[in-house]
Amino acid sequence: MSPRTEQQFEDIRREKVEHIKLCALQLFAENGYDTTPISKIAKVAGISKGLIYNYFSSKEELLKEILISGLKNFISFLKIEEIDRIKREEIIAFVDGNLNLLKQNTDYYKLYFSLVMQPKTVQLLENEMRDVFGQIFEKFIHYFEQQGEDQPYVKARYLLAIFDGIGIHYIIDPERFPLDEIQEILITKI
Amino acid sequence: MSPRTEQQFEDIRREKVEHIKLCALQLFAENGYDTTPISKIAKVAGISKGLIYNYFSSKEELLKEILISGLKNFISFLKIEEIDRIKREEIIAFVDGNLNLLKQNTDYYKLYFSLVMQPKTVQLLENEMRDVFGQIFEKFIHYFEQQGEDQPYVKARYLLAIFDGIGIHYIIDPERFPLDEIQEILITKI
Amino acid sequence: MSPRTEQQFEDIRREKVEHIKLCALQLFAENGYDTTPISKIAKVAGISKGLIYNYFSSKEELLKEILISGLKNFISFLKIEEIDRIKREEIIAFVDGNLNLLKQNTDYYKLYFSLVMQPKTVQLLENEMRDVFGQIFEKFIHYFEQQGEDQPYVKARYLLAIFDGIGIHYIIDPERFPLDEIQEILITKI
Amino acid sequence: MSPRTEQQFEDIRREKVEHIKLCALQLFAENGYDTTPISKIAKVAGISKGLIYNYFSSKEELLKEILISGLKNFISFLKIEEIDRIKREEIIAFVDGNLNLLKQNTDYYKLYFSLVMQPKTVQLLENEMRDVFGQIFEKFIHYFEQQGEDQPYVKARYLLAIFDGIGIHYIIDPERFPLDEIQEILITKI
DNA sequence: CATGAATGAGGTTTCATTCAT
DNA sequence: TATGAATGAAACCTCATTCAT
Repeated sequence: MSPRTEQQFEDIRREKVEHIKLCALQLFAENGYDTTPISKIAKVAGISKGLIYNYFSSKEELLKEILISGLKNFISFLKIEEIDRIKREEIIAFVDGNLNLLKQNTDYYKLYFSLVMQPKTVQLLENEMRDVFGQIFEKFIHYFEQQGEDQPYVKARYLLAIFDGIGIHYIIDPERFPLDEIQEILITKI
Repeated sequence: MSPRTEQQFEDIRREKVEHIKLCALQLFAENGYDTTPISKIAKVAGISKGLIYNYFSSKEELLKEILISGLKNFISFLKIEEIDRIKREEIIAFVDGNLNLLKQNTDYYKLYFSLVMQPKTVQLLENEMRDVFGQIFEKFIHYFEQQGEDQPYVKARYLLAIFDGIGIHYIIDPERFPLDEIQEILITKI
Repeated sequence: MSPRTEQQFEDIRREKVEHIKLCALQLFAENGYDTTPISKIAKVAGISKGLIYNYFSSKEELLKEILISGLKNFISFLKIEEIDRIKREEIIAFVDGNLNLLKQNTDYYKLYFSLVMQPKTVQLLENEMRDVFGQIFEKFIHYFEQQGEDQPYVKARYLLAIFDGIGIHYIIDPERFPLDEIQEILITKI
Repeated sequence: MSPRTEQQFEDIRREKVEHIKLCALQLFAENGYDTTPISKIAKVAGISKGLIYNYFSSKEELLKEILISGLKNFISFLKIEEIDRIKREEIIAFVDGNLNLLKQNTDYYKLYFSLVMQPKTVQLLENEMRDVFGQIFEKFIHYFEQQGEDQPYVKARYLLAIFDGIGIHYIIDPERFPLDEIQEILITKI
């Protein structure tokens, strides 16, 4: 048996990291971060408690990595960087994307919303969140300016608030919340 | 120096209960329920840990009472029971009331939003919440029906979602969130 | 049963603190700081693990308090503050005191010697130790200056080193180490 | 490109063993045995954790080998076996050697002193230490007997204690401790 | 009614050691 | 020979809750 190559080790690491993050995300979303012990994550992931600490220096670090991954996914999925001419179609695509993401990544949003109110989380992600939401926010403002709205700042804030309102309500009651219909209304209004 | 009457005792008791609840609410809102120890509540309230257990059978019970008080306050402040003719003015009054409450009771909303995603909380308040929001929801539906909207259910859902979106964003950044301007927009739309 | 008075609480605290410190000192001295678990201290002290954390914020804090108590005891027993004229009798009294203390407080010295080499300990007690040993050291220098020695600094360093050498050897083998005879030799030389 | 001879393998092995021991010694001396994880030794040595266990059956075994090597070095450097006529020059050479060794092997002494108080260490090295120090001790006694001292046993004990006192103080503060001057004083006294 | 000492279950984290590759 | 993933025991520490006073 020849020793494993560096590549093999890296593969193992990456897979395990993803697996742990996924299990943890589900549990955090379902039961809350503080009320989910590491031991439970380990059990669900089918590994030992100790191994988690091979990959994440602490429970908080694990949380942070999950949240940051979610943000990155958000950015790449919505192609936020690429929206530069801020046309109507792009905004609509963004709205669509946002709500589609909500359907696909319910767990992430659940975690996100349950933590976003706590100062600890905000500190944890301060820079990352400022970056992402700052960008989106500016694009919305520009869009409303272009549209000739009189209070572009207010409108942008309002629209972002509506997104989160929809997000929360969908997450609380995904079965019955009429996401598709509301999506249409929202797009119509824009 | 006559011994206190039963009424006086009752008053003292009620005052103390309210005091504890208020302190606990602030701490829960600021640091989260799970990360706020009873000992800290006791310290802030200026009493001993043990005494809290004279008034509340457990930490969870304390949380529950806080949440229910908040709901009751919500109900009475918005006079939900009395809205029966569901006229436009009443809906507007409701919207105004709701956002005013948000400004006054920021702590409560902070706690509420940080917990509302967790199944434990939902269980805790299942009945109470169904009552309150069920009522509001029905009234909204009726209102939109009256207005001749084609999807009153969807619209009602949407409006409630918007409320919570505004709530969350105001709570996260109360200094800069343009609550008053958005309030106007919202009323205009209705 | 009337509630306990503040005085009673304070008495309990002081007693428990002393009891825990004593038990911990013995165990630390016997088995080393790092290899003595809190659980063992609790067992020996006849209390629960948790209670130790009522009185000491961490294991390291407990260690620190033990070491500082030892230093304070050292200071008061040897009346270091009062030695100001630095006469021969006083130095002799100091030597005697020092070695007597060694006999009585073997555990403390054991702990002290086993930790004094580790940077962590030095950091923990930096200020306290500088104070105490700085004073002693200066008095020794003055004494040797008075005696007309040509290298008072070197002599003072040497004497302190000898103390510690004797200390260590006595501690390692208290049964057979001829402390009394060496004490006499030391005094004769001074 | 001929395959390595057994001798070459042996050399490689010995070199690696020495390398690991050296790294471990430095870390143990700096941070303490118990607070130095194997993983850190591996990292500093530039090898994997697992490989350490190819050369040493356990962490304790590694410690033991380090300590025994130190003792052997001590013996061979001071040529303890060869001191048989116990003349004054030999004792002086021993004193000189001892203090020179201290300057060169500070790390070893640091480790040695930090562990020598703990029963575990004493057990680990019981036989070896008895041999070495027993021999030295006897020679000192003989020397003092030869010199006509009235308490040769006490004097020998005293001298050994002084060595260790000097050692400790030098280790704690190698920059300022006047080792050379004290060396002279010591030799003068003998 | 009021206190805080006391408990004990359970949480996070560390790390010596093993082992598949 | 060499790697580091993986384990599991055991460490430190927290805190809701109880209870004697």
